[in-house]
Amino acid sequence: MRPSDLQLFQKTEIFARLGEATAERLARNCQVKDYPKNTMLTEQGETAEYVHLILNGRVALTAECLDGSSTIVTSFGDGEIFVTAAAILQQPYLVAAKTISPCRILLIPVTRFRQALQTEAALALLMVDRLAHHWRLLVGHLRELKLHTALERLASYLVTRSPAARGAAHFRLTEDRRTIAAELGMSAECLSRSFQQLRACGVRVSGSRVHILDVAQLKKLYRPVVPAPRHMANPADETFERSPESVHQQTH
Amino acid sequence: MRPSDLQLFQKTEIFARLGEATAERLARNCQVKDYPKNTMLTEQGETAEYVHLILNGRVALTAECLDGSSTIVTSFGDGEIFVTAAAILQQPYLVAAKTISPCRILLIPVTRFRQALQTEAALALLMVDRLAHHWRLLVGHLRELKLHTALERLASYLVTRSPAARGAAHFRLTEDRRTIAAELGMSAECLSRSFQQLRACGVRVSGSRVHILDVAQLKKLYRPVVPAPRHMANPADETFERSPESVHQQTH
DNA sequence: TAATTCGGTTGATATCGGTCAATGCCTTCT
DNA sequence: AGAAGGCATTGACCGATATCAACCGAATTA
Repeated sequence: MRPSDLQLFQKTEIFARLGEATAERLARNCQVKDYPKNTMLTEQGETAEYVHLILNGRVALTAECLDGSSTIVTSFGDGEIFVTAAAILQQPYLVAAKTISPCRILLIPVTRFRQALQTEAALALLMVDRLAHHWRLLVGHLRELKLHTALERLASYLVTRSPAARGAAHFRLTEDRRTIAAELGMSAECLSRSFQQLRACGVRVSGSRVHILDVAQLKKLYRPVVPAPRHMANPADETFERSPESVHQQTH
Repeated sequence: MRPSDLQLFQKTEIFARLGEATAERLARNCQVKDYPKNTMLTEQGETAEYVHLILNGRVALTAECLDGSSTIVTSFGDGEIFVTAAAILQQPYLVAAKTISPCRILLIPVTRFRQALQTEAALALLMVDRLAHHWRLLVGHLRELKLHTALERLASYLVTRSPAARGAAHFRLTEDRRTIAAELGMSAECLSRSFQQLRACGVRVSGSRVHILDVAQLKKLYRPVVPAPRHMANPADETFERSPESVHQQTH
């Protein structure tokens, strides 16, 4: 672990929420490895050996079929940990992990991770938070896939990547077409055609460069879900009363 | 909370893992409600008010679109808790929850749940476990949807519901066609046609009764993913060393 | 410079699955 | 029993997207 790695590590949410001492101990002596783009990090069906913390780069979780076809289930970027579910449950990976950019990754041995989960309340709470986020990520993907057309999914993708929320925006795509297509659940050809269709909505692409004339217009196309119209006040604020005998608890 | 409710509650995983005292305190004075089939429990965009524990029945999380179309993202059955992610993150629901059978549900106020999460390590660990499971559930759904045809998804659905893993099997479907179709991400018509196609594979359906001549044959059709061919031994069993100063940790 | 390769685009065609409408079947109500 | 409503099925049709093949342009190599 080089000084630059430590610096990256310290910027992560995991570090901030665990506190320096615990985070340091979790990462102590861990391997840090560089991987070129398109490297398989783990294979479907393998047992989890490490929890991966992305110091730098982007990793996709890919599902594969017996017939060779594969698709991207979701992807993670800087500062994120994966595939924690398999590590937590000690079950074989449901999906493979593949780098979709050059990556630098911190490898935390599963046994250590699982042990820390038991003893460090902060880590358990952090994982609850992360897993809740990851859950919502997948819920979002499922909704997109089931409810929106390829064109709409691309529009959504561009909007989320756009630096500006309204008006004009220009930015660069970080992934190649095939990867974007796989993430959005369509073929590369369909992606290309969708880009063409979006020209009518003021979207210009050339290579990795994207220029959007009006982000708000794109959003309209995308038909986003209803954004929290009504909010009910919390009626019963019954709290959880902690009692002394809760320390010795019988399990089952 | 009636005696029969307590009995149901005591059979749940949450009760077993929390221990009697903590579980009892979490559920104390909570409302328990009956809902008929097809009741909306929560709406998309609302702020979480209760964590729902299903004592009995089945609940689907449905995503809706501005144009009125909707689909089932996933569903939960007896003993499961939802929609914990929104409660944990204190963010509006991404999906709505609807009963797809008559349900009896225990309602735990969010504030109490969140408080217990902080103070009860067992609950945090339980949630980590549950969320990890739920994550894998969604990963499975995404894989199905992206990689398999409607016919294959139905085959998979039948196989998972079949009491026998090989040979002949007969059982009953617990949900109506429209619900099954929504869960599998297809129209009711497509589901009906898929059932017809499966006759060629030795599947007979009549109302809710299903008779499968050979479950193994259905599995072949479904082209399941590679089932953990290689298993690597855990090389580094570096453990997490707990040190005394880890108690006072600085958060950010 | 020519050849090659690779990623991306474009076109033609096929297929899967959705929609709409009609029908059938089962249940319930009168 | 007859009528009515709800759910499932079936058929006709269509649209979205995949697939296959050809082509293009930029970068790389001979």
